[in-house]
Amino acid sequence: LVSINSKEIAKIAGVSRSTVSRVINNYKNVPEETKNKVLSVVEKYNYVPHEQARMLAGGKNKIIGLFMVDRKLYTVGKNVSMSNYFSLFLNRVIDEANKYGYYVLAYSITSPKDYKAIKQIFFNHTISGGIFIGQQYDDENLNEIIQGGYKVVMVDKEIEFESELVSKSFIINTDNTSGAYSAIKYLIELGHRKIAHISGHRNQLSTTQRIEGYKKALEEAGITYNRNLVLNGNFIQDGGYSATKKLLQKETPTAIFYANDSMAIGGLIALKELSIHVPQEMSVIGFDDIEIASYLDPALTTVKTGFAEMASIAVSNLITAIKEDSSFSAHYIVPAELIIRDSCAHL
Amino acid sequence: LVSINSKEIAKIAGVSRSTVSRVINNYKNVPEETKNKVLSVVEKYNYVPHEQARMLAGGKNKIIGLFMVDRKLYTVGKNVSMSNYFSLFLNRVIDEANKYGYYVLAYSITSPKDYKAIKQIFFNHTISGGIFIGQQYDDENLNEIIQGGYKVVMVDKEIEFESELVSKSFIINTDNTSGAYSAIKYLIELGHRKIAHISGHRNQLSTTQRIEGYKKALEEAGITYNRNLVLNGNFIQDGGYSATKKLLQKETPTAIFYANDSMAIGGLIALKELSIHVPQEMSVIGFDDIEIASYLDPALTTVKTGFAEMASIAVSNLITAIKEDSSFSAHYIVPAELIIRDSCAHL
DNA sequence: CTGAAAGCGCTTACAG
DNA sequence: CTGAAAGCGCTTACAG
Repeated sequence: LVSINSKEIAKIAGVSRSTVSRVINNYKNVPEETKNKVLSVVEKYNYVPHEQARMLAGGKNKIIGLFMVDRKLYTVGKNVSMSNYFSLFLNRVIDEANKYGYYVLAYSITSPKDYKAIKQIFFNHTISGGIFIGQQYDDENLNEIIQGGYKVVMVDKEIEFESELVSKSFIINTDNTSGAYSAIKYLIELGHRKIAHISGHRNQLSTTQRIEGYKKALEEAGITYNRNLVLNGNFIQDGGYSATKKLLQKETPTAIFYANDSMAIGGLIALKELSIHVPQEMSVIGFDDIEIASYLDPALTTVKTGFAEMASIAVSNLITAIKEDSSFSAHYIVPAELIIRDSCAHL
Repeated sequence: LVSINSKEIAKIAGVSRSTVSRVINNYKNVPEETKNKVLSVVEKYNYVPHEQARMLAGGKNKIIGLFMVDRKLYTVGKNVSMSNYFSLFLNRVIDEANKYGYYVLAYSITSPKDYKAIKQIFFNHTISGGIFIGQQYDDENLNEIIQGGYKVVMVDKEIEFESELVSKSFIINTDNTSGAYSAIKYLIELGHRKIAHISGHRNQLSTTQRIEGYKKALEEAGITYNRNLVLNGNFIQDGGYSATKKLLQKETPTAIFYANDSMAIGGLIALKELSIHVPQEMSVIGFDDIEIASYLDPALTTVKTGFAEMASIAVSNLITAIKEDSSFSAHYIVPAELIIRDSCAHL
């Protein structure tokens, strides 16, 4: 596992290491002849410059981190399976990063302790920037990363304009409010007036904004907001299942809007157990448009988040900021789109 | 973005850089007092050693690569979505690597050209080892990586005992043969005798082994192998869809065994279009047990590959080999398990 | 256009 | 137990 170095290449090619370096790095003022001479030796000996050495000598690190909060999908009464909620996002991040010649270090956050390790890999120069998705709260270590001048993109993060951190980072959100609004408006157009909502985690931006959109649509239609029709969920299947059961013990909505598809799946299972037919007796809408949504029975009407687009924006802006070492502060909102399938019916 | 270095820490703590290094690296012969003195300065100034410098000075790289061949899932007549086939595997690889203090560089192979870039990141020391999954053929660059002494794990790769490469790498496979065998045996027990098979890519190990298992079960039951009942597929949904349509133009099987779940999903769509009821008029079995399988209507009976277990084995062996710089050659077969759901019926 | 030299931030024999 | 020095493999002003 010992590879040839630039010193050897220089000797064989009959030039100095400086010249080898200049050829490798495509400097302008190297005559064709010298260039070809060096390149042929490089080729012959399969020489690849040592990345760590290059970085020490002033080069840029070409790795960005993708930090995904692990959202477990507990399959009710069956096995526990890992979430693939972010797989679309991950794939896009990889593709986009590769375009720029960058690589992606994928990390799954399973406990608050992980932030310490993450801080380490920023500070020890393993990565030159990172994207965080699925955060539920502010973490002191993450703050230190941003304060330290490292480039960070956050997806689904509240904008607090007074905060100094916000002015130093890049934030991308789905348009949760208008997404929820369009879902509820659609239900109202179908004749529903008693519409329940199972929400996400309390301390997450997407949760509050989806509730906001829900309220806004009701208000516009002159429907009084009924607190008893809104229950707390947790973005996983189990939560959707139990919240649905709890809801229907006391209330009789004709439609339920779940804050994400995983909970809607749990809800569909609960409804089946209660022999309530979807969509004839209950209309159901989710949020996210995860891959499973279109395979459900009935196929789930849902709100599609612009995950793929968010990934592209995140990566291109992050890498540009890293390359130019430019200041880095912006806020994008990506549209959400209602996807109508078969889980809602006219009242 | 300028961080403090060991020289400064040494000066402030009133020791030499050597001592700082010894403390950081937990050398034995450092008295408590010196240790605490240094550590308090380290703490105070938030000092984190420069990883690239450590590696240049002889340290080990703590990143492994995970290279996944991108298997696109074309949703018949709908949008094209990225595959999340490997998301379970990826998650496990990350978790397992983190346990050892390692990180995962995730890479999606979308074209044969990608192997050149992959070779670069091995040779330039960006990663110290890698796991390949979903390979369809041997690649010259990959061979060079293995010949170069780099540690590589391959999942779903044929063992050719005469090959020198095989003796230098680590191979993990699902027990495809017995998995397919148990699926067909189950169908035969339900009374089926005319069982079709839609296979995977021709040049992939899992394809040939699954066909083998299919044949073996038929043979054991005294059913003559009928070449017309076996059609080539490609592991994606579209292929399952069109192979099913093609198959049923000429043949009248009572059961179809698909080489993976994605193709089975395509098959279910084709059968629905042909108004053939599953499982009453046609029994269907898949392979893989992807997350969607249990959400289909009817829930898909399938063969579960030991993906999670393969990931653990791959990572722990890879990292051990990297750490000990030991020779690295083995062959694991992980059992596959028939998961009975609702897509098969008695004849 | 090109080479000698300094420097990136560590670790680790070596000497004491 | 600890420091001075060499070295890891590059890049990049500097000088010519």
